[in-house]
Amino acid sequence: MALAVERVCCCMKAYLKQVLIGALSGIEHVPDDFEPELMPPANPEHGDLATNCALKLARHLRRSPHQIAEDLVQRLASAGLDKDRIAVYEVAGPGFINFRFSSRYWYLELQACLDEHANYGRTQEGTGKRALVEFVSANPTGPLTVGHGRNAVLGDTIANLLEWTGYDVTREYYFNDAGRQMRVLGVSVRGRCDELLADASQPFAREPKAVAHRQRYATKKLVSGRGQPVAVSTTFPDDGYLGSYITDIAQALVNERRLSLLEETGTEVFTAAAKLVIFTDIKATLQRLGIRMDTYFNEHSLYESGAVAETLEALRAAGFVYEKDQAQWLKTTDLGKEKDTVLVKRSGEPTYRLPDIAYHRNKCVRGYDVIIDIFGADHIATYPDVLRGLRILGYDDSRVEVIIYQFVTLVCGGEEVKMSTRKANFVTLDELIEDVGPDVTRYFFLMRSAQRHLEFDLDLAREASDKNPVFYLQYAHARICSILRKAKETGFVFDRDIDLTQLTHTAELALIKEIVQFPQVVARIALAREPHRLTSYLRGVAEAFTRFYHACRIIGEPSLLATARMALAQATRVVLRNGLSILGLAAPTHM
RNA sequence: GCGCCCGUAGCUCAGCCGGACAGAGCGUCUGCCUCCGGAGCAGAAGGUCAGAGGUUCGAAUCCUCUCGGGCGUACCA
Repeated sequence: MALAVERVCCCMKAYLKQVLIGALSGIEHVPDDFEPELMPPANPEHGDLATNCALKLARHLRRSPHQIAEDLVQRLASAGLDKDRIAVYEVAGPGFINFRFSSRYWYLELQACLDEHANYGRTQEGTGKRALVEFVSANPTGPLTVGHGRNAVLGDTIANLLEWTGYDVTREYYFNDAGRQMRVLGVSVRGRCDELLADASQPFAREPKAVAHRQRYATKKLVSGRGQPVAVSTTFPDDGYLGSYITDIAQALVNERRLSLLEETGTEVFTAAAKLVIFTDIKATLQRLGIRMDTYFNEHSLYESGAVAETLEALRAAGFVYEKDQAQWLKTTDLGKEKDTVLVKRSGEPTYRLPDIAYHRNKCVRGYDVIIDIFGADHIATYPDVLRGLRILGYDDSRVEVIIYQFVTLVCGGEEVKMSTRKANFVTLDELIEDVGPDVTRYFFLMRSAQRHLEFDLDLAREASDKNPVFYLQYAHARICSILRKAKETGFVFDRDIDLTQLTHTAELALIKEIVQFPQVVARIALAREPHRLTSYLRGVAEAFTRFYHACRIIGEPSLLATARMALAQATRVVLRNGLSILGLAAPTHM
């Protein structure tokens, strides 16, 4: 059935294209590679599809566009167009040829929507292909921030879109739980533990060890992200994490381990405790947004498997690695970069670029047809190195697509809130979800193009009212459900057979035309990886439905008409529900 | 300095592969509740598409330059 729908959807363009090619073949001086373009006119009064052939050919044929268009129309007329598909065609404006579909075509499309319901909008583009979407990928050094939220929602929705176009999709989270940041995290926890252990109000405060610790204990002042001075233990790192979650982790550790913590000479205990707590927290936050990862990929495994070393050697074998100042450099200047890039530091420790290349090599080896990375704008300069690395290693880097999204500005009461994990001046994603709910959170992150800065207006998001666009969509869905309930309650009897040709009202036709776009819209948006367009489209569907709702009653109309209208409402519900599900939003039956 | 992203209505933003008179939401103004959910509907006002050149039959869209904002430009991640 999916194939049948696909055929109906695309056949109109294909059909007209083929007819046009036929007509053009009889005209002299048409370039061999000329392809007729067909597009929906901006103004619906102009018809359903239009071609600009005549305008494009004017130069080649040295005739006016209007003349060419008239000629073409003549040829179409003598060739004879399928009346079941095309009702009207004519020359208009500067030389466009406009086509209007027959109503039969629209009813067929509508019927396809009803037949397919939960699968309506699925297409075959990616069938048999595998896609990997890597997103979030935040290291477990703190709770997810609002910035991570945009990444998470974008990645998950793009994954949904790929699934709707047939791909087998893997959602992957890449993380690093070793390295400097994690050490700093561990030492931060340790510093907070020292502070808590020195607290005279702790239950063990009178024990000799505690007293001795208290006597040794000293504080220093650091400055928080809000510019406030904070007193911390002298053992707390100067660039440590000041967030209150660190103290929470420390408190839990102190409750469990008490004074035995003082015997800990290393930081492993602290780091491990922090990692466990933070990762559990991150997963819970993603869960609240309906996001479930298929795989978590630990950077460390690339060291254990030897992949990092192998990658370095492979790059070296390709002649792109050299040593300078006791460091290993990648000759990126040979591939269009102004500087070479350090792969292994003088200390012998790789920079993050080497494992990144090894990781992407791993992705290529795993055999995905499409590899998508979702990165914040701060990574803009780093991914080209990864692509260069892959190219050197002989992999097809065109399979890798990097989606860069711009940062989120959180606006609250007209005031901008800057975010930084390190400085404890952030609004966590969890707090945001708590505040406005998961649906609003997802929708707001998705409503703007990824390449633009996103101003997240908390005041607007908090309003569960008409101002808030997410409710408009959900409301339309709930209302359709309500009509059906009402019909049942009042015992309204629908006909057994649905006669869609009953639908002739302007508002009905406008709604039909809107909803049957859905499969193409999803396919196009998936291909462009631009989920924000789906929010605009669904808004249009909800608007068209609301107009229909106000112009055309269902219950109480003659049975044949009421049945057809109810079917139209159901078709609208199908598109809203499927669209909302791609966006990861609930489709409530009541509100 | 160099690289990438952005500049469209008072505000926040859509605008497909270059097409016909530049769209939506919010805000403002005017109407509309005997009626399947008013979280709504109908309508109005509001534009030098940052600016200047160029390509084209045709430019918000493509190219060049200028101005303005953001992010990068590490032997940090």
